Amino acid sequence: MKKYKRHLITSALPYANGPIHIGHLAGVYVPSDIYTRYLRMRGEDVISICGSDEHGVPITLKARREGITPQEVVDRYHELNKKAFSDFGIAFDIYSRTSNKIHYETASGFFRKLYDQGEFVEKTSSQYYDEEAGCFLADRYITGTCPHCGNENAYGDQCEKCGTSLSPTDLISPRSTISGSAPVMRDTLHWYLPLDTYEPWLRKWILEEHTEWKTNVYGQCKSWLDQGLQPRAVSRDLDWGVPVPVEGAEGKVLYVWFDAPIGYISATRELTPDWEKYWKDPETRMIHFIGKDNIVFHCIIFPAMLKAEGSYILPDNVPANEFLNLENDKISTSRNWAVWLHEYLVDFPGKQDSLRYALCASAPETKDNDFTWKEFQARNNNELVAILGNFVNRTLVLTNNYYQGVVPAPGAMSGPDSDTLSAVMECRKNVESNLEAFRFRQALAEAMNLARLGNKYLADTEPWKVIKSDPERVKTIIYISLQITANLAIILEPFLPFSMDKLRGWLGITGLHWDAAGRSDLLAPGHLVSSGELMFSKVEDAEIERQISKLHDTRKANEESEAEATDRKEDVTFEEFTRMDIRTATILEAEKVPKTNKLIRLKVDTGIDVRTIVSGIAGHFTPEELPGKTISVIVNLAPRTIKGIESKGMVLLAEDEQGRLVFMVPEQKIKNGSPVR
RNA sequence: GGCGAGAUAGCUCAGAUGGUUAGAGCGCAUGAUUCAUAAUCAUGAGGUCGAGAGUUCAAUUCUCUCUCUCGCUACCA
Repeated sequence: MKKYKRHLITSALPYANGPIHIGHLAGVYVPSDIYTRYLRMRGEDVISICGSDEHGVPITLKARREGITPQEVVDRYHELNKKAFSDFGIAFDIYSRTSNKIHYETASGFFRKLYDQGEFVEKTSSQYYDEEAGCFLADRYITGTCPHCGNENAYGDQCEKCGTSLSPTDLISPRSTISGSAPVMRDTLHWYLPLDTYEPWLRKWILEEHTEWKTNVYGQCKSWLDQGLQPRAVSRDLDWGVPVPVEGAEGKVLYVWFDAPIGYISATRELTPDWEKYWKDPETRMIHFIGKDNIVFHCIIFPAMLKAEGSYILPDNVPANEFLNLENDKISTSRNWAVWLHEYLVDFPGKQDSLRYALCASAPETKDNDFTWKEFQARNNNELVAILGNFVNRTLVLTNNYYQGVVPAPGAMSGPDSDTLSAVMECRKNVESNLEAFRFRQALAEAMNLARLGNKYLADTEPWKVIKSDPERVKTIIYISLQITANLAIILEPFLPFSMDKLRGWLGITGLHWDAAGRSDLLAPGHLVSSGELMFSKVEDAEIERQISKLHDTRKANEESEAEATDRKEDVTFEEFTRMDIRTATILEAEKVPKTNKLIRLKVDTGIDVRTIVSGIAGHFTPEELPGKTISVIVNLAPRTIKGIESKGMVLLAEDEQGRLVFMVPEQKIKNGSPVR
């Protein structure tokens, strides 16, 4: 691997419309923090950059909903998230924000440079405008039919079905998701980054020069490149964001995905006047830590922007993680299905490392992973408490009991002694190689093996027995155990900074260089160590049950709020109501519509006639149980062809918040065709 | 139905350019041990690597089909 002079670590800028949860931590910030701490311990020149991403349409919508300004929204979450990171010891050198003045300068300067170099394609286009909401529609607030695969619910920026990135105008029969209305076209001028012209270069850069990237990242990039890139608009019609620094561009701002990654640059400028050293010197190694949703922006778009600008370096690696689930369900900010960092610390004060450990140990490195409270408890109690905390404790207690806390001078080393010491060095090497390959789970497991090694050493040498027969020998045993403990303080520091800080306090040592790991003379004979308190405490069943029931409550609240959320529809007049012709009827036949999941074709006697109705009820009823049922039917609903079958009318069913369906049946037997009023 | 991911020990997962006895942690059983937050250490049990077919001297690993699971998505008038 090429040797670099310094490192620039970036971590995805969290979007400032919600708090940080364990998914963010496991996927991005814990790995980035571990990596950063490791590099620092190696004495590398490294800075770690992060901040709030504060622009974009969702924030304006949230502000509108709550009747406050976008700035008030982002202020709230910026402070909350900044504190959460610092409480968890995430070692950013700066946590900045994109509503800062320096970011406005940086982003508009960046844009202006590309503009002056003629890198953009300027295009007046008709864009979708929602007349009801009175605004141009951002890409993701338009849905429509994908031109590539025919998916009818493609978003304006991307079709989730075939993965193609799109422009809103590509969509067939678009709809506004804000008002539900069909948007109208209005002319508007925008600037486009012609990604297509960078395609050959990107192809070479990623597919040929970065085959070492994680397979999920590499594969994702390959599939985008294979589908062909399209020019991408870098501006938007919106009043919240960095104004486009071009004359006559009033009411236009930089697209949030153009301005957000520039936030990394702004934050660096804010941090140090030497910022250019980190961004423009080819001897700097830049690493982006992100989640899988961000791959296209960090591997394709941002690099294209940097390349277009011309003076910047490109990322050397983008170790993107997959997603973390919570108790078998997707984490969701809007559904409150998450463990929020600020709430965790209230419930588990001082247990930052327990969460960091559990999240790293089951980080979604290669595929989505599930976080459960039971597993969290097991990791804490069986691994941190029982293996690591226990080894440290027994070593310190033994030292205290036999030598009043003074490190004894070792005698001659026996075979098991030197075997153990060389295993320490082996362990360090394993941790290193895994960290450098961004395999944090494995790195942590290897690091924990050092504590296991210590436990085994004590069990094998049995100093509590030997002390009676050969007290001299015990000095060596305790000496070695103490050296292992000191090594733990180094090797586990990137993973468990709070606990290792405690440990260093007990051992009376200050921060050690990574290269000291593996040595067997970290604590000199005569040095005083304190017996220490316990490094970790158990998580009791009751605490776990409380968390689980908290989630249960959330789930229940979600269901209830969903039930309440259905607002009453607008008033209709009696005349309008009487236009609907609802009749009692009987199902004669029922069969599943082939090649569908939900549809059943019904033959129904309405008293007026016998007709065919297609109904989406196959998830709740089998065709066998339907014939003979008395039901209610709207008989004058305009016919509609569904899957090639003409459906005349609609069967009335009630649906509860879980989506359960119940037929509306007459209370007593009544003639088919009786009108319902 | 479409797209994507997956199916390996009781649980959570690793892994193999196809080749002798398929791994880890947890859990379980047995034994050892008491310095330690009933923690630790050793040993062991437990898997026809989702089903079927194909390629091959050889497949759990490659190909195809199927089944099931998860996510997204479609049909609901």
